[in-house]
Amino acid sequence: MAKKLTSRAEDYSAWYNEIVAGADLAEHSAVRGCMVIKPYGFAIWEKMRDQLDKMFKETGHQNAYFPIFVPKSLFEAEEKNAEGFAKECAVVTHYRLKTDPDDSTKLIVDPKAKLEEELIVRPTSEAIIWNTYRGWIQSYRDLPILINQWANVVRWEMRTRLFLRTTEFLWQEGHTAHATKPEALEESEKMVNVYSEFAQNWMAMPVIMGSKSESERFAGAEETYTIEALMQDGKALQAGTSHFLGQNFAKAFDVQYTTREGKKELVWATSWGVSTRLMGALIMTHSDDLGLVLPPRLAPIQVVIVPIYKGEDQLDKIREHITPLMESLKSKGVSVKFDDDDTRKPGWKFAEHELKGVPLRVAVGNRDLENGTLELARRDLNTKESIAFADSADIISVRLEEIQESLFDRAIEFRKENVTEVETFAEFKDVLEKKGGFILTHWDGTGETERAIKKETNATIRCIPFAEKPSAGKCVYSGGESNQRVMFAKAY
RNA sequence: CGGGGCGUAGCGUAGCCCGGUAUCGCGCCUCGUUUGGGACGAGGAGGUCGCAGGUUCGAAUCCUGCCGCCCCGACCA
Repeated sequence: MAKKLTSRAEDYSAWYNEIVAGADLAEHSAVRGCMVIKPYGFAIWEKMRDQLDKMFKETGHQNAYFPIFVPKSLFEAEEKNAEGFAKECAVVTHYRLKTDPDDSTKLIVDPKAKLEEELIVRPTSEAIIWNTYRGWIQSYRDLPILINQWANVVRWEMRTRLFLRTTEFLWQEGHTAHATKPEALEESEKMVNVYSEFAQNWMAMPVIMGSKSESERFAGAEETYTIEALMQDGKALQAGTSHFLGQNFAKAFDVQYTTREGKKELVWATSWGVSTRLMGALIMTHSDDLGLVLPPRLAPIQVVIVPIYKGEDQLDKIREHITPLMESLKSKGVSVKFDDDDTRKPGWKFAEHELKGVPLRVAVGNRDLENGTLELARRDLNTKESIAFADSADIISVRLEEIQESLFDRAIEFRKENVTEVETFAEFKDVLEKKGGFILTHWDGTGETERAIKKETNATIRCIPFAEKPSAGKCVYSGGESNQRVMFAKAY
């Protein structure tokens, strides 16, 4: 029988780690807090990246690339942003090593090679980008600037977890410059909608869109929009953010443009990003105790065909038999793998592809050749059916669509069950402790209340949901006036 | 940075208290039999016991120092 993963109920974080390792997504590296993303994990990230990239281009953005290093003087220019990230910055102070005079097998930092100005390894790129934009923008004719970059960033975290929080991670960061405030606001709203659409349609992951409270806002932003997802253990995961930066960076970097009327105005900015953290979100949204479960739209392999045979002759016969099916699937855009590895047995392959989350598995053996059938197994439901070979290409593409939808439906059903409205703080604590999930409740809008609740319960305001209708009520903690419910949860 | 734990073959481990040159499982290699849910048998390879000192005839084991990793907390996407 299959080697068992630790179950989610038994130890959720052990389960998560075992999936990441078992499905061959990533592993720890020799560098503390930094991971190696393995080919299968990277293939999933590439699928996400390609789709997001397409969506960014469709909304008018272009890719560019800015340096990984930010001179300290630039970094500190926008004060709030600098302060917000200061505690987690890696800093380059020297540019040369030399042989250790006391031990010729060792290298030491050459004290003569001290940089006059330290370089910050970017935790985010606003500073270097806005310093560059100053040179690009003179006139209203130069606006808007709609740029995205795919890059790595470094945030020196105290504790790390594969994909969810690593010292170095991959992401995209959009940085746009606009002539007017409404235009910049519209951009930041547009991009959080792009994220939401991507999460729901591609990752099959329901998200709640909303604004961040002041304390949870991006350092240097006037407004932060977020998509928040609910993981199977009842914790929230911030999956993407889009910031309206006002004129803060334009002020800090003196980026002005001349209007049609010949007046000088400061430029309005946005930035927005999603990271390899989405991999963690994907894992924790759909996977089960047998392993990874992938939505077909992001699965590197959508269908795996496992031949069951004795001897080369039978394998050849099966290969010949399924070739037209493979071709037909490929022509429909389905990615299919014929797993003819002779060094593994079918049972081993079944378990392996389950662990790796391949959405559909076809098994084909002598029996099927005789009967004109195939065995089709669905990873999301862990069910098997026997289908007619003649219809198999059509059935397979239908099943892939069904899986994509049913994963989303299942996730949204789970979320529905785990959003609770509460009126009192006793209830708040009770739900948080016994049930978890998202809690919708009234809040007086003050940072003090927010901090007090966090201190007592560990829960934070994940967002003020866009979809939440205004409603008069009393703050769950202070009893103060509130005109809208906000969403609390314990978060990753 | 506080509090706890751990470093022994690619991975997971036993041995450590009570010193005598390292156990078991998985994986790997070869051959054969197998192949519809992680096959079986036989044979085989693989180890500076985290690093550096010390004690001792002799150290994975005892002592000292150092390094690294994991877990729990504070920080965070």
